[in-house]
Amino acid sequence: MDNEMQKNAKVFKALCDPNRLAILELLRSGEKCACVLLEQLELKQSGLSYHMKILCESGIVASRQEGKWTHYRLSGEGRDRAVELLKQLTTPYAEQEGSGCTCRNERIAI
Amino acid sequence: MDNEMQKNAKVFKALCDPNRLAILELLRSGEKCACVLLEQLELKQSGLSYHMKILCESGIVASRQEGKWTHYRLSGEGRDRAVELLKQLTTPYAEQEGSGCTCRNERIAI
DNA sequence: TAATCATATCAAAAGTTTTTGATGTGAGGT
DNA sequence: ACCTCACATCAAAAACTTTTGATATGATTA
Repeated sequence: MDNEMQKNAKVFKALCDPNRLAILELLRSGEKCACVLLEQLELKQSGLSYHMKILCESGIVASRQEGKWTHYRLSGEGRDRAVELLKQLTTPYAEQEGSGCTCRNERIAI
Repeated sequence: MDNEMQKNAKVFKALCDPNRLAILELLRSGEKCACVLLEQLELKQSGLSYHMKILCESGIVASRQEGKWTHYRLSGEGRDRAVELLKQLTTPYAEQEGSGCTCRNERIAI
């Protein structure tokens, strides 16, 4: 469970650095090659590589090789997982979907 | 805009520490006094205070004084803002709500 | 096959966050 | 008025993350 927290934290860690948010902002307008991102950001090549690894491991960004180049894009799946996780983490048990009051059902049964 | 990134990062910073995720998990079962949280967590009093400040400033947690005690609870508003922000940050421009293809409208006009 | 390019990895330095124990503050009880 | 309790703030230490420049890897071109 502590491990679970650690793993969950990883998804949000991807989102809590200003450079990584700037990278996401650039990717919102479509897939970009690392070299293009490098041009637009105040980062060294090795620094960009470091941040891209974190973003890809979080699942929020996906990558694709094309010869020498690596192209990065936002992952819809990754986003959906992150949104679900965020909701789960911040929604009281009582309010969760499918956990509504069951008293009516209980009365009807038997 | 760089400032905006910094501010956005703050909401997610709240979510990227395992202790803070553990606090949220405890709050999911309802409002809790600081002293109760302290009992359940491996944290010193000053450490808990430090984390609660970060959670409250992110808007995800709300607090309420009752005499000497401070009660903390999840904020539905805070959650909704965080979810919207997360979606915005990770959704390509083309896919955003209200930004669908307008070619039909353009043809109809004039 | 060697030269070059794009990106990844590494290790050390710089920067940031978290933990810790000590001390401050403000409410409530005696 | 004083004491105690709950919590906040502080400053230093410990832990962690990010940046940096150097070097490694693997694909492409000459």
